[in-house]
Amino acid sequence: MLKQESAIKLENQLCFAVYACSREMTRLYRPILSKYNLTYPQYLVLIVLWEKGECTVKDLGEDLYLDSGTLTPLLKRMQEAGLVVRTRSQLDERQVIIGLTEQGKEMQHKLSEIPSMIASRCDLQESEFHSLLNKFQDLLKRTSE
Amino acid sequence: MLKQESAIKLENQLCFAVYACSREMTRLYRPILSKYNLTYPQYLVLIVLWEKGECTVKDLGEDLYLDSGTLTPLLKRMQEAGLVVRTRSQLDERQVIIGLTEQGKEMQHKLSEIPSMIASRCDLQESEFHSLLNKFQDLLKRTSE
DNA sequence: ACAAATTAAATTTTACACAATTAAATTTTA
DNA sequence: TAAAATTTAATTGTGTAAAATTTAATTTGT
Repeated sequence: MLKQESAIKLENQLCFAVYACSREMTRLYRPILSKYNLTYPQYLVLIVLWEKGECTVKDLGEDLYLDSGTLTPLLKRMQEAGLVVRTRSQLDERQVIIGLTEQGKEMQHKLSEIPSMIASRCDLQESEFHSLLNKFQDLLKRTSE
Repeated sequence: MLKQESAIKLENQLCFAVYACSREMTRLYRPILSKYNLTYPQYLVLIVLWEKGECTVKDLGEDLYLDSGTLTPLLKRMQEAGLVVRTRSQLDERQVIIGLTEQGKEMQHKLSEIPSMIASRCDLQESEFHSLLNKFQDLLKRTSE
């Protein structure tokens, strides 16, 4: 392991870099997403739903590492905006199924320009992309057990 | 640049990984910091102040990538907890100088065990640490111009 | 079958995070 | 040097985050 003092600096720098990176990333998305009245977490919900069709609040929470205290009000706002529908499951009435409206589905190709806009903004090549993604996914695995 | 479809997936995965990583990181700190009644951003404020002695709200904001809307209430809470003092500069009364109390200074060695606890929790070796840090700092530079 | 345990979502509370606005003080410039 | 521009914090409003509690429904063990 590292010596005590250099460990303190390095470790703080690493955790801070991740923290600041995350906020800079969402700051990058904000002006683009605000044209569609979306926030970054709401955009992530759409991405999951485009992939899965529909799922429960719990499923969404597991995919996005978010709990119901965050998701419930967020999903209600998305319902008010006409993007999703929230219906209680017939089979298990504790579950709330989140599905896309037509408008929510249409967003998929309206928003298809976004990834390339962000990628060019970061000036990342394919190889760097993969390398970064591996690093982050590895760290994510380590930190979330 | 990447083909449109694979770009969408990759890019979403990268941004999502950054976002989830950041929350998992602070989740790692939370149980440790809560023993000292600190949050992760408050801990970062202490780290900056231990290094700098004292500085303005603006300085803190530049170091931490946070604005006054976040820092003002956060610093007021830290003042109430007896960790910092907020005094308006005599030279330029627009500026508020943030300094450490004795209690705030004492926290430095009380909290010195934290970095190694986190490092071992992530199971990172020194070389990995440096590699990760480089990647993230590079990405941070790209995204924040 | 039915009480106990578990599960799922909602609610409540506290604390960031940030855009936009406001207010006050300092600098610049005509 | 006085008006205009800039700078610095504070305030306001909206939207996450997440722990803790509550409520309701399902599952399990006897």
